[in-house]
Amino acid sequence: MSKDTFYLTTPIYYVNDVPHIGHAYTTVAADFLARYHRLRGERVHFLTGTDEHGEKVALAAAAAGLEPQAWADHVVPRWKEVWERLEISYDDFIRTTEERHTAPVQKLAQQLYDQGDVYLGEYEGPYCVACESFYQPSEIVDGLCPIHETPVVMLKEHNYFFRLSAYQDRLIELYETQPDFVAPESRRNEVLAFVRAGLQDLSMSRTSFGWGVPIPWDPAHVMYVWVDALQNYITAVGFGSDQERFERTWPADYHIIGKDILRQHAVIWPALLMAAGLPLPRHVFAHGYLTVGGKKMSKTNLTGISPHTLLDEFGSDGYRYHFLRDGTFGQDGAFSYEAMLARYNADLANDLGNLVSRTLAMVTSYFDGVVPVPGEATEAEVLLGQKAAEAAAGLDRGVEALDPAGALEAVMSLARATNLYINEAAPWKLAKDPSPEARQRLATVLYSATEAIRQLSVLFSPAMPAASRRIRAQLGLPGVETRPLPVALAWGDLAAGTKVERGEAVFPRLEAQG
RNA sequence: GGCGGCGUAGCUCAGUGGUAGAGCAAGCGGCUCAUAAUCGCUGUGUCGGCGGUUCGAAUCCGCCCGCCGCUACCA
Repeated sequence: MSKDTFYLTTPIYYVNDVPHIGHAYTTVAADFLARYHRLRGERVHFLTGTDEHGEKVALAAAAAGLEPQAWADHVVPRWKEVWERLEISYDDFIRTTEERHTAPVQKLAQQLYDQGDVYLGEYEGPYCVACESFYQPSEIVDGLCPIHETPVVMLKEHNYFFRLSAYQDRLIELYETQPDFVAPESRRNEVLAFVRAGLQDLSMSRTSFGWGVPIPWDPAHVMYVWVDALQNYITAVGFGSDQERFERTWPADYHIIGKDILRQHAVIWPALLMAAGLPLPRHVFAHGYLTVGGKKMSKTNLTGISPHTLLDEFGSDGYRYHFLRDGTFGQDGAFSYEAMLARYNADLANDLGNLVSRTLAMVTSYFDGVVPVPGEATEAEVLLGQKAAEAAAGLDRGVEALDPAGALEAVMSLARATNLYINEAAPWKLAKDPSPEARQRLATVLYSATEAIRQLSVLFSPAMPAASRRIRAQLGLPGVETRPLPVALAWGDLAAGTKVERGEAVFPRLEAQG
């Protein structure tokens, strides 16, 4: 069996925290890509999940008076709940405490140990007793812990090390021969500079706490959480358990990540795979941070905004549209409520929602709610059809370039073109003209406008699945287009005689709530 | 300190050698089917500063100013 599946992943999220809009940003973007590829008729596997090992989870659990596993069980539903509200269409949700993950992880570790890629070494560094953790020498200020401002001690710990340094040349070769392995380009440059500066071996086990995957040949050690976590991308698709499934899915086409975890994905992960003798992912794409007031969003800055708050006001579509449409995916982008509200009203309520509303109002009052049989197309209809084709091409290009904003701008331009088409054809004037010619023309205009809306419902379905369903319901169409993209967009596919049902506004205008 | 990036209309940004662009916001006009909506028109910019290369630079080079990222295990 060879690879036949488009496979993309989000990071697995660390369960010491509940989701904020930064996590949701990554996940929404990945979902947009997954839905687009499904719409193209591709077999898609979209993976997300949770990372549940490590010291911080143990600490968070202890603070809550729970065992780590119980804590994780308690937090995971908080994540799934947000993904459900956001219409995240993941095909699988992996938790790193699952047997299907830990068993293959141990097996691979044993393989690396047996073949000499792992050795027992000694780690020495500044250690804060109060924190119970090691620091980097650069983090220590005047010999004091940066958090407790108390003296640190030099402590030694025996750890197992992964021979990361041995893969330095092969990693550099990877970045050079496959320039888009890491994207955007600025991130690739960072990674390349980092690796060229020289790699140290990676300490991959801990003995100071016990919440992790045990090292199989020395159970006093647990695995460093990143070495465990990264492997979710292969264990979730059958590595070590279902070889046929693994081969048809792996390697991943895209790992979508935030820029904070670039090194793990662009350096450690490919090195581990090289050691394991497995194929490498095709692309690692690191997007930027959302910033609030010019600062990285975080709980400590009190800038961590709950997705629920925004979902209550904007719904899944308003939420998804804003984060996909505003900003450049690879760069940091400023989040602001005002910008989100402005975008919602300008694009979704005014341009798109009102287009549906005005068109169906006319079909309802002029043709009793039945899509009329169109007459001969004029130049205006030909032009509108061209605009639809351009929107589809723009969507393709935007996805290909990992530029959701460009993709959605292209699609929205069809809504604007349709509004313009209606204004120029002025069906409300035609309706007042009793001649058969005018009636025929009116039918053509309203058919064409309705067909354009049908196309918009398809083109917007990856970004705004719920809105797409609402629009299609009003058009009297099935909620989901099941035919693949080129076919579904044949101009004139909408059947005359279809009964439309003008309903509630698809996107009601919103007033600022502060 | 080293390496890298950014600084373009009020706002968010696109634009890598050839007369400065989009969307939003603002002003004016049209239309009335529609969610005070839609459509058209309008302006605006020393393209961070200084110097250089070039017939010609926002776009290439140098210096300066400002902001940011990376400089290893913090999942």
